[in-house]
This record gives sequence, structure tokens and C-alpha cells, in this order.
Amino acid sequence: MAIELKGLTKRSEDYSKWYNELVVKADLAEQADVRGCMVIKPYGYAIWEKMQRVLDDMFKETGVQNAYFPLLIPKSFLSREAEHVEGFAKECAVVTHYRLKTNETHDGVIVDPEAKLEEELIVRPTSETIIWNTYKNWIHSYRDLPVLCNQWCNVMRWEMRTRLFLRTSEFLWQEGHTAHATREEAEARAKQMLKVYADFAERYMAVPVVQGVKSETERFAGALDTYTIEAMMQDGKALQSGTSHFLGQNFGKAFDVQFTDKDGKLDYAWATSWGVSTRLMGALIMTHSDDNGLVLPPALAPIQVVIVPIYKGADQLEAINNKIQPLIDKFKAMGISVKYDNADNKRPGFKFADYELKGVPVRLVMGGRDLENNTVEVMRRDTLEKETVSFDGIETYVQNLLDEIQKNIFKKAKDFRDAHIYECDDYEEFKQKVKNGGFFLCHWDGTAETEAKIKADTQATIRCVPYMFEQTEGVDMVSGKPSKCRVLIARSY
RNA sequence: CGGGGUGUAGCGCAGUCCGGUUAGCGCAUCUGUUUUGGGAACAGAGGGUCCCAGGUUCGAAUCCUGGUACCCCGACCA
Repeated sequence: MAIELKGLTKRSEDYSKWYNELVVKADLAEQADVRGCMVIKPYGYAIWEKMQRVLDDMFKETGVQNAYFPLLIPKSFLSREAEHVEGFAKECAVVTHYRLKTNETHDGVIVDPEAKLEEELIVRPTSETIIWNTYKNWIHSYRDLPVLCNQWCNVMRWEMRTRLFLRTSEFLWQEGHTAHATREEAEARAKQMLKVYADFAERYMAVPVVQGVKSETERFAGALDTYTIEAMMQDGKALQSGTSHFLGQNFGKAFDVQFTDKDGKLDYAWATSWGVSTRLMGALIMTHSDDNGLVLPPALAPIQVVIVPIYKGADQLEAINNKIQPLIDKFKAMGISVKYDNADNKRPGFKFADYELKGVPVRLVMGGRDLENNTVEVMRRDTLEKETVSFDGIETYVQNLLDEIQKNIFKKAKDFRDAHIYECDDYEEFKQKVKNGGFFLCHWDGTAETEAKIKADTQATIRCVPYMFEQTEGVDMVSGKPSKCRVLIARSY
């Protein structure tokens, strides 16, 4: 059928299918031929690159420097921290040999059994162990502290079931690892980096997030505290979008990172780690997109403005080209990324649909009518509203419109989220409502048993103890025991 | 690891039950002409180890045996 490449499954019909189609059709990524892995296509990668650039600057403003540590981790490193290995052991890829050889029939290769490694190497699922093994050599005195490193890299977690951007066997991320002389300093750093993530999500991605701290069961393996930002997708499910961990002295002790403090006493270094991944791409897609495709925030869109000419014959095309060229130069001088698509192998209607699918925030159209009237048609992606405006001063108009779109999609996402946050004190009511998505603020007695019961009954989990709401004491809706505060409960990705 | 399903052109599929001309359709691709204010039309062309191995048969995409890969639903997870 000709419909095959047209249109998109409606969001409301099948959210998962819609998401998958969107990722593929908008040219962001596709399933790789390798199990559970993903190919990020140039358009998708351009968005990721822009995210990286902004985040990197934000990190550097807090004193963090980039570094790089090895991909392969000796197996013994992972066993140093008991909780940590328990958390990751089930999903590690293991390197056992270092050589191949041709098989007996000379039509393929086999693993050379002679080339077995004495100690297996683990493809990093996260780098705490190898980094703290290195920090042992870097840190001897309080004068060596703090150490503030970040690395941009790939990691591998052998997940059973994968989804483009949200969960893939290999993913790209940044992981920051800091070492400090005091508990207070490390805790402050963990909170500070969460704040950076929240700022980034809200100001650049236009994704509103709930900041909070994880319950013990949801904590990172080996952490004393895990701070998180949780975003709400359009199906009402939560997406954990970034985490920052206060690791205490667990890794300092496991890797024997000791330093001499001001008083000449030996102490173990205090640690934090924090990361965001290409999962943020999933958050971006699922927060703003609609039935026509992607909606990108202007702050991260690789193409902010697309210009499409409509013409009859070569003469008219040339007239439009001449009219548009100075505008392109103006946009470039203003730092606005613009694409002029005058390719003649696609018709205007196709281009309109295609750039909408790809989420380009603003589209300008110039045709014969506009040439005559000195006007241009402006379409904004977030509302799909069209307007014909004067060509004179269009660059300022567009710049204001980009700002307006950035604000508008954030407001839209925030209004949606706030409309789906419920306070709930009745477990039966909760069980009914939570199926349809949304964030639930409920009293919790603080026990893992209650948490497990909620998960078993509803598949929903405690996302965090949120910071942003005023807290009062109350009664746990499941156990009836006293509760110090409300926690955020939701079904999640 | 438990339950279900699928492997046929770049992609999506029909054909398999009931074996039989040269394996077919849509999309995409290429060529040509006309088109261009919301996903163009017509004409023509190219493209296949029918997942792999073995078996049954005059004859296998189709039946049998074994293998393998991937997808979906659970458990796990950023």
C-alpha cells in the first residue's frame, strides 16, 4: 500500500508502536543487525551532539574536566564492591579470548582455544571500579582532592529486552566520577549535579522533571543515596532521565583510596557518580511529539528553520533563490541554523510532511504569490499554525518565534504533567487509577515490604521522594503505619 | 530462563495447510515525459543461495528431522 511510508500510528492507538515508528521514520535511529544494539543515524546523532555540547559546558562551569578510562575491566575489579557487582553481574558481556583463527574447512573463523585469557575482561557496564582503581594512584593527600572527572563513552548492559534509545545493549552516555575529602562535600556535589541535569532538562529539552531521592530498593548498586530526575511521558509513565549518586566511602574502601587529611590522619575518599545517557533522546521524543511526528525544542534542533520554495519553472525558482539567499546569510549571522531545501526531486507537500516528521520548529514557504506581495508563509511546528507575514524583518520575527516555541512546549509539557499528578490516600483507588498512568503522591511507611507489595499489585514503583512538594506526615495507604512524607509512585519505563 | 510467533528482493508481505509452468504483490530504487501553494501521474527497467544442513520425492519455498536467527509476552533494567 502507498500508505506504508505515510502517516504514523496515532499516539493514542498504540503508544509503543507510535514511538518506534517515529524514531525510525524521523531518521533518528534504527535497530542494528547486532543483538539489542542501535544504529544512531546522522539526524539523531546531531541532536545528541547538541545535547552533549550543552551538558559539557554546564559540567565545566562546575569545575569538572573530561578524561577517558578503559573499556575493559578486569573481572576481579567488579568483585571488590559486593553490592555493586550484585547489581550488574547479570548483565555483563565478558571477553574470554584474544584471538581468532580460520577453521578446518577454511571458510570461516573460530575462537582460538589457545588464546584464552587468564583473567576475563568485562565490557564496562559503568566505570566506578576501573576509575577508582585509577584514583588510588592519584589520591594521597587532601591536597589532591577533589578529583572531578567526567567521561563521554559507551557502556554495555546485556538487557533481555531492548527499545530504541530507552534501553539498548550498548548505549552512549557521560559518567562523572568525583572524589572528595569530606562526606559533606561529596553529598553536595551529588546534589549539585542533579541540579545541573534538572536545569538541562527543563531549559534546553523543555522537559519538566521531578527531582528527588530514590528509595533503598531503587538505589544504584553500591550507593548510599541516589538522586534522580523523573519525567512524565505522554502516556503518563515515568522515565528516569538522569541520576546522581552519593557513594559514601564504599569505593574508597574497596579500592583502598586513602589520603592524609589536614591533621595527618588517614581517611578513605568520599565518592559520587552521575550520568545521563542517550535515553534523554527517548525523553525528548516522548515528551513533545505528536501524531505528525517529532517536535523538537529550538534549543536542541539541528535545523531550527527550514525554507521551502514553491515555483513554476526555472525562472521563478531563480527569483526565489535570489530573494532567499540574503535571508539565509542573516540567519547564519544570528546563529540560527537554517536549511534551504530547493531540491527539485521532491514536491513541496512531501517536504512539508517530512520536516514536520523531523520536528523542525519553524518552516518558511515562499512561492509566486509571496514574491509578488513581498511576504512569506510561516508555520510553527508546535501548534502547526500558519501565518503569512511580511518578508521585511522576517529574521527577527523568526527569532522571537523560536523563543516562543521553546517556552510554549515546556509549558505544554508541564501543564500536562501537573494535570496528571494526584495525591492519593486510598489504596483501592490508587490501584484503579495508576493503571491509566500519572504520578501519584502517596504516604509510605518506608519499608521495602510495602514497596514490593505495590509493585506486585500494580507494576508501579516508588520513583523518588520528591523535593518539590511540601511534605506533611500521614498514614501509609497500604500498611496503615505512620509515614513521614509522600513519595512519588508511577509506572515507569 | 519460561510461554507464543516469524524467517521469501533494500523494506513490508502473499504463496506453505493440499508439493507441479519461468516464485508473486505493494513500497523503495533507476530511466524518460509531464508536474510543483500539503505526502505527484504515466510508461518502462533492474533487483531472489525462498534462514542453514540433511532427508523423502520424477519434482520441495511448500512435507520430515536437526540446527540457527530474530520478534512479541513475562522475570531483569538507565
